[in-house]
Amino acid sequence: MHISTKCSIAIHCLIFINEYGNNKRVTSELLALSTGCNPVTIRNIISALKKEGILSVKFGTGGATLNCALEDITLYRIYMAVEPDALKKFIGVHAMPSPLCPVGKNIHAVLEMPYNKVRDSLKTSLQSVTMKEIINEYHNALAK
Amino acid sequence: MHISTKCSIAIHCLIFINEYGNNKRVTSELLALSTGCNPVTIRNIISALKKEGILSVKFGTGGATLNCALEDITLYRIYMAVEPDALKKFIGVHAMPSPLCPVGKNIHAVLEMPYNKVRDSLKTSLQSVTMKEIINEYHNALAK
DNA sequence: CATGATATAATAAATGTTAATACAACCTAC
DNA sequence: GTAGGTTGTATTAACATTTATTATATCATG
Repeated sequence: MHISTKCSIAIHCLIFINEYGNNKRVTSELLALSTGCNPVTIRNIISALKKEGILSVKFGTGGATLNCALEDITLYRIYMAVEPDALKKFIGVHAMPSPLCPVGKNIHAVLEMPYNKVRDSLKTSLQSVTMKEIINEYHNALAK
Repeated sequence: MHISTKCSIAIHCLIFINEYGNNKRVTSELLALSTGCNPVTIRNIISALKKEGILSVKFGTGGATLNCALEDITLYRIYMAVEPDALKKFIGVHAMPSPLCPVGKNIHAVLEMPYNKVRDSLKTSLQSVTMKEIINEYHNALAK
């Protein structure tokens, strides 16, 4: 896996839990099979979602259940839970510009406004997508 | 450098060329000193900006000059020139979900709509920031 | 034609990410 | 209360990505 796919794996897990969590006991093993990645990776992602309050996990026996209404689970919450510094990484600043150069001395201050603008807009857009829509999309896909 | 900083290095170079390109011959060596990274890295970034039509470079003698009005150079153009698949990488999809699982079979189709929404919004926001604003910020920073 | 610059390729070094393995802590059912 | 299955982590290895380094060919100018 060469690109960061934690977010889509998290969504995959959330769909699975929401749709089949009542009948089946959804374990990390099962999710690993379904997503095609390692059980430990799954457990790390699920653990991050748990810390965010999105779901609960039964310790010994296994199985996860959602903790929120679907419309309260936004892409932003999922993303931040799973990759906390993705926004910084997305549009980062070079660390070592020369302090002797007028551009190098000021580049950090200069980039702050435009970069914050981009980050805020991205945040708003991630907040506008909820698991409710995604579950709807899933039902549409199943109906085809 | 542990995070992707090509975009801010590119902006650094563009500011430098715009402000001091008339007096000095801006070479990759000079930009390497100012940004604090390797001349070859600079040349790769400058080369990408050139392909996008943002600037021109004199081959033998060296020195770069802008090719566009400042308001026509958007963050989006810079970003796409320098990291063409950043949008895909930003919010990627896991490659190997199980085709035997109803979620795994449909996850790609399900994520298409919400992910496109996020990418489109990001694109719009990157397009709304131009080098003109950034140069203004730079002048403000100098005046302080 | 000598100098200094770009353009580009190839390799090496550093960094980050995922997988694999192992093990302790824990719950439930028998 | 014990066995079986699961979570929560830590650690190590495998792999991919990014940046730096080195080298070479090409070009413009004095």
